[in-house]
Amino acid sequence: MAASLLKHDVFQAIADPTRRQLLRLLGEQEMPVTAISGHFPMSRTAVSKHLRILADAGLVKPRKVGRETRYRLEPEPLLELKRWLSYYERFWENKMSALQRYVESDESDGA
Amino acid sequence: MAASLLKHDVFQAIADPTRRQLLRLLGEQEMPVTAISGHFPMSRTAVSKHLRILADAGLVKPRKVGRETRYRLEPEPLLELKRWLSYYERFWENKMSALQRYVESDESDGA
DNA sequence: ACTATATAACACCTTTTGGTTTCATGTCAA
DNA sequence: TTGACATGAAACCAAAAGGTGTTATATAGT
Repeated sequence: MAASLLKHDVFQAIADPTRRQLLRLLGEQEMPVTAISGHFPMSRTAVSKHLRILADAGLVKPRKVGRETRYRLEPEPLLELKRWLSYYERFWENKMSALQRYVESDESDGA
Repeated sequence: MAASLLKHDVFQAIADPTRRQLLRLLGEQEMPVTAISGHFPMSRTAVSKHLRILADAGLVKPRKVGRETRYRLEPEPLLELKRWLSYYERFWENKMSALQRYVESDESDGA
């Protein structure tokens, strides 16, 4: 189902603060472009282009309702980000365990 | 890229695939620039500029050892990414939310 | 059918990004 | 000191990103 022919990947899509705000907004509620652009200090066309990039990354999905096109959040691509991030969990887990080992060895040394 | 007065944030830093590879590499092992650039199909200077961006975001840290500058991964800033991502956990944890949004928007249609 | 609205598509401009080559500086080793 | 090596800095360039306004098209309401 998930097409891998995406022009923009999720990493690049969320790099822009405006697009992160868009995701936050569309997570709250499905909205058409005109209503969305009311929340941003830029033209509707600019917002539309950001939406296009998010759509290319699979992060939002349009739905036509009459003459409107409502956009909604599609959170699934964020799982790729989550998976990427999970690789680095061990680094701050290791730091934690290193501190724990230090404290524990200090205690066991005294004994 | 010439003048980067603003510090790069972690979102922008990880947007580039080369920089993600750099993080992966430096997670394995602390390395100097010349050794790093052997892993990439670009000039040493280009790698150095990517390292600069990662350093601005706090994701890598240089350590001078003689005439070398060894870079190592600094995973802490990734916690900001993890925190940002955690907001969206509810969307894939609560699969009903998509249906709820659909029903709510359908009602506002007056259909 | 006509008019107003929503939005996509197009053309264009400016800034940023990712890359290059060249040069300067600093460090190790004869 | 001389020379080789490691790195950063500067100048430059092509391409992409981010913005603008202006159409074009389809739909809603009258």
